[in-house]
Amino acid sequence: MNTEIKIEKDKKTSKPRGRPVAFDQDKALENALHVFWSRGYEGASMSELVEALGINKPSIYAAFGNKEALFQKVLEKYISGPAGFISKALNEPTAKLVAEKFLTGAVEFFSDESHPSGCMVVQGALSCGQGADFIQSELISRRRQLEEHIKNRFDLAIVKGDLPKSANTANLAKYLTTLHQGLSVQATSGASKAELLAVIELALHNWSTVS
Amino acid sequence: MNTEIKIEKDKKTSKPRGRPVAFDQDKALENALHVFWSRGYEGASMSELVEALGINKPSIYAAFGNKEALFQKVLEKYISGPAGFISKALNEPTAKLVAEKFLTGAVEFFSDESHPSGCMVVQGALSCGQGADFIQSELISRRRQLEEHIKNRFDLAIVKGDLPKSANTANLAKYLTTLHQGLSVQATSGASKAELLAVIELALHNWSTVS
DNA sequence: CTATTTATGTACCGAATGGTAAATAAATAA
DNA sequence: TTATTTATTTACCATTCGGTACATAAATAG
Repeated sequence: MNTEIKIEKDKKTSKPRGRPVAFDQDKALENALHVFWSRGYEGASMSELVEALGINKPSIYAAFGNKEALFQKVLEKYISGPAGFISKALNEPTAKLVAEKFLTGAVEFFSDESHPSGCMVVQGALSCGQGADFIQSELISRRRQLEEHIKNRFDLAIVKGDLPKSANTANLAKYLTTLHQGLSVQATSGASKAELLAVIELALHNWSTVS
Repeated sequence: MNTEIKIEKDKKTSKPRGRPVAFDQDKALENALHVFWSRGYEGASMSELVEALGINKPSIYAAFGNKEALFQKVLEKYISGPAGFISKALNEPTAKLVAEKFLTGAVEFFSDESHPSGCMVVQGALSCGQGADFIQSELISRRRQLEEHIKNRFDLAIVKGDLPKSANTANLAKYLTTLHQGLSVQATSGASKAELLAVIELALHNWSTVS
């Protein structure tokens, strides 16, 4: 009833009431990220997550809700964290530099051995059982969002004059995300960084031809 | 003990001994293909398969072994059947035509609504739980095989003279399969045929630039 | 101190998973 | 006919799945 009032009250003043949480939530999310990233949503079992987080199951549920909610939180952490190179790429001054940075950044990222290979948004639930439909849609939507962001950036490039007015920005964006997704598959299939770099060199070679 | 001798005996002569199989094995595999293709290896449950095949579970196990063996048989059927357009593409007379046919064939195939979208070899087990490691490796190996086939075809093109000796055939092959895999992801994410065609038009536009 | 609140650990839940034992049905062989 | 062989059906198995009830531990409030 009056929980809202209580929450208002202890902004920073009073210490929380009951037994304190005994683990670092952010660290826990990072560990969960590693599991979901390498195994996908369905491939990651709760028991595996329990082991990786070092927390008992009821504490996970108390802190994050359920498996689906945990995945969503991990997903946001992934996008704003490890996958943050994408935003940086979009801030490059010209369309050509955006494309270059986006693809080279992806290659660097996908083949970085300090974390699971490939893109979590691609591998998370490409195909899945009935129970994961919602997560699948969510990931599809995230991929679309990225495509939209790139298209918007290219629309801006037309305004700024570093992309011809005749350029089809939607097609260019889809071209880049298609490569991005293909690179992710290649990376998780064992392709080396050098191989992936060669691929995007071919793909970028014709940027002037194409736009 | 002497089963081998028996098998030798009834090549075509005597009718099989016991109760006859009551279902069309090939039709069953085709139904199983549909399930695995749309749900992936782990996403497809045995109960779903039982329903789709219209056969009771023990009969499936008697006929095909287990879930893994069934998937393998389905996979071979997929590669030699629906995915047969790839072999045809490789038989085109020039490297450029091979590339064109390979990509346009993939787009046609991935967006054909008479069967599940995308490529089963890509979506089958991109990420998975511990139990599907073997299938995952199998699919990775199949993707590599395709890449190898394309490379070999391009090596031949160098000999035949329709590809310059300076061309890096391995890189070209990886470029094409990366696009192929990206197109598969896009198709299962709802991209239209027209959109995919626009993507490969961009990708092919620079073939002369690149090879 | 006691009362209250919140988090933890143990032990468990029903449902779904892949897989099978055992009885029965349908064919051929003799 | 009877014996043998193979396939089908029903009913079940152990394990794992995601998720939780419940008792207890650790903090603050009074």
